[in-house]
Amino acid sequence: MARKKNYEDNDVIEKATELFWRNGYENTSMSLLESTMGINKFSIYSSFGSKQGVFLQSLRCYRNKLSPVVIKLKHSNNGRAAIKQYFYDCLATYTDAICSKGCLMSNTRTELSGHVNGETNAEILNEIDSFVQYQKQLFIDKLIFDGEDTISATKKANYLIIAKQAISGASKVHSLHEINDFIDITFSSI
Amino acid sequence: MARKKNYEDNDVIEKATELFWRNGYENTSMSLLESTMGINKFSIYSSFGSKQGVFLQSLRCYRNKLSPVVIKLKHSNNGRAAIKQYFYDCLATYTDAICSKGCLMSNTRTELSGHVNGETNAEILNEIDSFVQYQKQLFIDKLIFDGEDTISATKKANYLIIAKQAISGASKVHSLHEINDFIDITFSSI
DNA sequence: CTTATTTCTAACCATTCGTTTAGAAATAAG
DNA sequence: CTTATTTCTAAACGAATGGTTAGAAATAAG
Repeated sequence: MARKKNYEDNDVIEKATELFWRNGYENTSMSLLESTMGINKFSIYSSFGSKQGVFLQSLRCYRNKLSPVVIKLKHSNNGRAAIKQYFYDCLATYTDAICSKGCLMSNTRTELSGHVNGETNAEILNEIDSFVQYQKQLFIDKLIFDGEDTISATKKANYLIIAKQAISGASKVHSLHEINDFIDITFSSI
Repeated sequence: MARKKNYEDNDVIEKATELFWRNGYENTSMSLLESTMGINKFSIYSSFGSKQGVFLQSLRCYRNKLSPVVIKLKHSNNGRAAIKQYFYDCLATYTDAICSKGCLMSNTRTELSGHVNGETNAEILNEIDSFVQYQKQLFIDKLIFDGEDTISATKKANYLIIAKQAISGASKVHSLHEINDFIDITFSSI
């Protein structure tokens, strides 16, 4: 018995995700969110509570975008080769027509870690950490699948987690040629 | 024929450097600079012109802090081993009593690249790029010293530049144990 | 001591930030 | 049509941002 919303939460979060991805968390203002999402502040706050609320939804939207690539890795029938392909698949998602935006989760982790207001952003960082941990376990499984023992698989997974984060950062600064050099040598050593 | 300043530029820049290093560029406000540098805004602006001016001086201060480690690499009598030692030396500078701050230049590059106001920060990014380029050439020289040919030395230098940036980022998020795994495997492949 | 010049303090500037709110517009239920 | 409820517009909130400025305090030169 009231007026109806004239927008879908999923639609506007999709646009917010793209914006956060391109600009980062702090550098995305509520006014910019207003114009990009196409709804005004009242609607944003009544639907998502706060800027952080919008961002948390955007993080989930980003995980959905990524999930086909993750599932492809999970269901693959080889180890190292599948992980290397996963690196290339992720790199492809980082880059759009205009420029490379890196990985939203890696970007956010480097942006927010080290900020003093740790309590405020704890929920965001937990969400990201859980994905990183999931990814690491996937790497371990695949390396064990390739015949590695648990100890060396874990050590190599630590290496790969950091290498993958490096690709996100490097994609925004270095040429594709340099990044391909990086991926090549990364997988020549494990 | 006038009053004398009661502070040394070098002294206050030293404090500003520490602050920028810990907090990042955007997250360091002029008020915070005031209290940390121990002089007020008027003095800051009359000595350094702008917030960006303070930061540029801080970048040079940071390069000075780093220079013994760089010189040690430059004058070393071996190749790969010296680069690996350089990685450990740099990692040591990233960490103080409280926490790991990463590399000020890497931090700044990831913070400012991707921001739309590219023109404003161009001077800062140029300063950083020049150091990265210098570092890359040093890596190439050391690899050639170790008997590598120019082409493969360049490819491996691309790899090392990205790996070193990764260490800066990882030092703020990952455990020392994970980072040691990363450095170990990084140098096992080149 | 007087004067010219510089550094200091402290208040102030416009702008932007994330967030809130009063009231108009819309709509389903009675 | 009336009424209760929700969504909308648009203005405003206090706090914080980078940057400026008027005038007092200090000091070297004459």
